Amino acid sequence: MKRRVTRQLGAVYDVLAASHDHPTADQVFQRVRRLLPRVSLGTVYRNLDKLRDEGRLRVVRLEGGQAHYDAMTDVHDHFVCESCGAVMDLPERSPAVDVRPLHAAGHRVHWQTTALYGVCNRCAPKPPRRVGRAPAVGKLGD
Amino acid sequence: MKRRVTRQLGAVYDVLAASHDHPTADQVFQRVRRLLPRVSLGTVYRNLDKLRDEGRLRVVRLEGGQAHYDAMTDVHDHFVCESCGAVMDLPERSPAVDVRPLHAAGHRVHWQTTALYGVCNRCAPKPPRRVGRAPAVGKLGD
DNA sequence: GTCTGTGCAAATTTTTTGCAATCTG
DNA sequence: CAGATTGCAAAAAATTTGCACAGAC
Repeated sequence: MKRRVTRQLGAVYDVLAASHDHPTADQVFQRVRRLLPRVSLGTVYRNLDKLRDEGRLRVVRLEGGQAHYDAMTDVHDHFVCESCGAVMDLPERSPAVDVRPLHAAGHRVHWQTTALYGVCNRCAPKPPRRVGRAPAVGKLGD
Repeated sequence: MKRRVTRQLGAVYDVLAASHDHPTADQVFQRVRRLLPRVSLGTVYRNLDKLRDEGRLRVVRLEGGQAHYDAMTDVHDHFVCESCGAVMDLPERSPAVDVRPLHAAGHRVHWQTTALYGVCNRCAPKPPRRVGRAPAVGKLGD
């Protein structure tokens, strides 16, 4: 099972590394398509899986039906708007959990991530409803 | 839009409240079925959505393709095995994040949850691989 | 009665997979 | 060349929805 560096794999990673909005598989597909118009969605999924297995990206599952992918440049935490589904990175890491009891039980902890849920400033006036399909996404500041 | 307390809604909630293993929608469906053999999966989904909108349960999305549901008796954090996909509750809450910067930006934070990722004691000897479909699930101790 | 909620089945959406053809090392 | 990887399309998995009927208030 030797791994080869194909154009498709590189493009998937490049797109992901250049994206700061936690794209879904389909969004990655759309973006990779701009570089390689003939790629298939299946290939994007396969490469996302591969990158995950290699530890080069993280899968973040949030409410709303689809998985979101994060290039693993650094691990960060998220704020998720329960109204529009927007996902924002938190500027600082959440405090580390005490993993000694887990280690004592024989479990190995590799990383941790925290998600805060609430209503973003854009949705604040409106009552929170269900998570939508194509939410606005951006950095914390916006 | 008045809410009615139907047998199905009650059963979905009861099943959830009695489950400590973060069942998927389909698992909830199977269990509700034992009480109400004629319920449909669609109804289970509709009631899960309703309970979520009412804030009576939480949707926890983890790797592996399906959403997991938690009755909202208390919010807790999770340890997820990247090898077998098992999900365990942590006995103690992770430290709270400082939400003041978020509040200052106009966002409202309702709750937070932390997930630790690693390899559980059962999988420890084996090298971590992809998340499976029907993982073992249990309490931290097992 | 009035309407919300249900069952059923079909439709969508999201992810995975088989296979011949293609490209990397 | 060998064989891992791809594109395409079909399959599987997960979730949502339309509609006529049942059941809660």
